[in-house]
Amino acid sequence: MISETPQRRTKRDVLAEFRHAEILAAARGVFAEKGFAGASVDEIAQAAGVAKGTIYLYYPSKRDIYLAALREGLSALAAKTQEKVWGVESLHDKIRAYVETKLRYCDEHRDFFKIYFAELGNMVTQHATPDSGFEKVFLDQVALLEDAICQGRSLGDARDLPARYVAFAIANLTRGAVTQRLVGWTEGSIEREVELLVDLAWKGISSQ
Amino acid sequence: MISETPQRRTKRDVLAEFRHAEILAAARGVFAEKGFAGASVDEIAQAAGVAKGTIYLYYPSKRDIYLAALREGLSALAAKTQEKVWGVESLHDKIRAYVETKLRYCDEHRDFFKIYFAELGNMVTQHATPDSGFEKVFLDQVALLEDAICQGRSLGDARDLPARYVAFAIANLTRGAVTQRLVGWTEGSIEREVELLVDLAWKGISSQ
DNA sequence: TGAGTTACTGACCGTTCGGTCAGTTGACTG
DNA sequence: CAGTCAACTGACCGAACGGTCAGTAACTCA
Repeated sequence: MISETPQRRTKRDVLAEFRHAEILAAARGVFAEKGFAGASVDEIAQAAGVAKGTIYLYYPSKRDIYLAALREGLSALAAKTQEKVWGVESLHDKIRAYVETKLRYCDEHRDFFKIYFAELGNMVTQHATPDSGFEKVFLDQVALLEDAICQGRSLGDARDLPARYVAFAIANLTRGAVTQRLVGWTEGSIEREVELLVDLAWKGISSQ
Repeated sequence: MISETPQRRTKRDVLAEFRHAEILAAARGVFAEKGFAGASVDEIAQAAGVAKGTIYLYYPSKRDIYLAALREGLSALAAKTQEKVWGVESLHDKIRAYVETKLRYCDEHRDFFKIYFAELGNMVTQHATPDSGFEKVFLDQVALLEDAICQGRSLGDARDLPARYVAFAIANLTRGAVTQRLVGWTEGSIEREVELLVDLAWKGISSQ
């Protein structure tokens, strides 16, 4: 503890940050294409334009790269979703905001979503990469909807169904739609898809 | 072609069939717990109570065991679903049959479903175990619903939404519900869950 | 009983791959 | 220009694992 902690980021910090981002971007691409098991660190290094050793200067293990990629995208998505959902008033708009945010984000971050959904699928077998706080983020998203529904119900917008259950239903509907897009089973515009999904969900839950 | 082909199964056939089944059952358990990549052939052999070499007397590769387990469960599930859906008349009943069959089957064949859903998730990254005919089976299930909806619509039961799209929605709703059960996020009875799901879907699509 | 046959075994092989570290590069300093 | 040091490299290591096959056990039948 000799000198003051520097206020400005040093050149070193900038470089480190750059490398972290660079490696993460490369990793996302490789993981999205081959899955966690199928991807090799050599491949990621090559994609990032560095030697394998360099990778390990910035991340302690392959798994950590994976988790970092997952977490980064996940928190961005969660933040954006929350912002959009909280930014509107009615339950109907909140549901639309939820669905639309996911679908748009999926279009812009296909690689991340591929990793995300593959991991969601594997949660069933290996009990979700332990400790990643992964399930929590997912459940938080559902809770977001759940709150909106409770609120909407108290205003007489929604009929009396278990809120958590309905929230899951909407989340599942959305997840399915996004998956279909990733696999290429959907071709229509996002706008139309949002319209259809929200309409369906709304008919299902509104108090007529 | 000297002798007549024997009508009765030889002792040998019985043994082979027994071993196949035994290995497949063991493999299902291991794959369900660890996923394809995480499972080792040694482990499967141990679970089946045979040596590793024996495994290769009955299946040519690890991947083939996996596919066999997948296919077996898949065709049984598809057959059962079709039977139930075709066994009732109205669209409402057909939807209930679809949902109920999946949920019940999931309860009775958890290991299979874990593999199945993990694979569904990985379809997004590795383009579905090539050639497994995997996507086809899934899409056939959706087509089952699609047909029912078209039919129901012509009878005035359902409002005018793209049938394929609605079919996907119901499939997604169901898949989500099953996943939740597998992960342990649902505790209610199957009956109640079927009720809720069908009700929701029905409200969403019926022509009031 | 023993010769022949079939089912099974598990040590072994080759490869892949995550992770390491001794060595190289090149920027900066005095 | 010599010396220092942090960033980077890639050959290397060891473990894990899919798959093989020479050898053994067990069963059949004369």
